[in-house]
Amino acid sequence: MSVTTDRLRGLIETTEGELPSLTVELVRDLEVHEQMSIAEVAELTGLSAHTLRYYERIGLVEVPRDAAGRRLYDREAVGRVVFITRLRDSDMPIAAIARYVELVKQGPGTEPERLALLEAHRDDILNRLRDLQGALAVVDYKITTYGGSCGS
Amino acid sequence: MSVTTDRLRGLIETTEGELPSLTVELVRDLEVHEQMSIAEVAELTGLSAHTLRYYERIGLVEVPRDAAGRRLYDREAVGRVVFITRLRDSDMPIAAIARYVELVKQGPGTEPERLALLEAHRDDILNRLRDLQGALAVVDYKITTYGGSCGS
DNA sequence: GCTTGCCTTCGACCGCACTCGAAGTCCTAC
DNA sequence: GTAGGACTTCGAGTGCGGTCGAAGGCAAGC
Repeated sequence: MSVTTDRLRGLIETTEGELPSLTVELVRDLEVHEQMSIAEVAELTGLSAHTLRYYERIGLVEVPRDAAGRRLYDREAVGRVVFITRLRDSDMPIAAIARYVELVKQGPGTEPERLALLEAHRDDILNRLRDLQGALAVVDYKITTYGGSCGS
Repeated sequence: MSVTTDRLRGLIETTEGELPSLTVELVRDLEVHEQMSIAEVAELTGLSAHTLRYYERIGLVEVPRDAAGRRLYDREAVGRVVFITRLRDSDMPIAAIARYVELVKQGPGTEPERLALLEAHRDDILNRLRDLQGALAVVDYKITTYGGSCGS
């Protein structure tokens, strides 16, 4: 589905059976340099440079600049982008991600709300999984019994 | 997630272990009368009347009318709508659904393409499932180890 | 010193899937 | 016969998440 996920999936699968995969680990495994250009981060994440600028514009990441004003993603910024990508891949709305990031910015004391946000999202994912499994059953049935009207 | 799925989920779960659930069975189990008004179909599927008209407008369903020109959904139309809803719940794009419906309209001979369409969509669903499971692992990890920055 | 090419900002635009509003029609109940 | 409510068509508007283009800056290589 998403390019990012395709790129990261292998890494996840290699750690299966161990702890659930961790963005930080993924970032460590992928080649993250201390300073990355927007093109490199785009290449790394599968997002377009446009999208990366967009994420910054709406406040999801803060990205340091070089002397000439060009973006130089540091390890933290890259980690953030990868994390956001993960959440987007699971259809978390940008607004919710923005809220989460906002809470992180506000610092300690906001953990309960952050946790609540993640738990709500976790429920969304579980529902989505069930939806998809249901739909998969229908499509599979259609495929295996293929005769093919479309109201049946 | 979707209202329709919420309503139908129970029915699916009751048939677990048997054959994969079938739209036609769902339709039989839900109370489908021979003639239903748009309001009744909306109530049944969880779609809005607006959305039902929209689906018809773009050619996804043909709906009979009564003498006064009002929509009177018959069993076939209702089945079609439920099937479409299932596909939409799994994020199949309207355009692909429209293509499928088009093939059904064209009648016999189009089965191979229909099948290919369904199989492609099946692959999409499987990828989506993997994406979601990956994202779930990340979110779960975040929740269980909760300390909370967002690049980690 | 000039071309090449990636970078910058900014605002406008796009595609998807609805969603809504206006204006009018038709049946039912009073 | 008239008020109410659910229906009709049509076209326009909305929200989301990007996506793009224009106009210009800066550094490296020729």
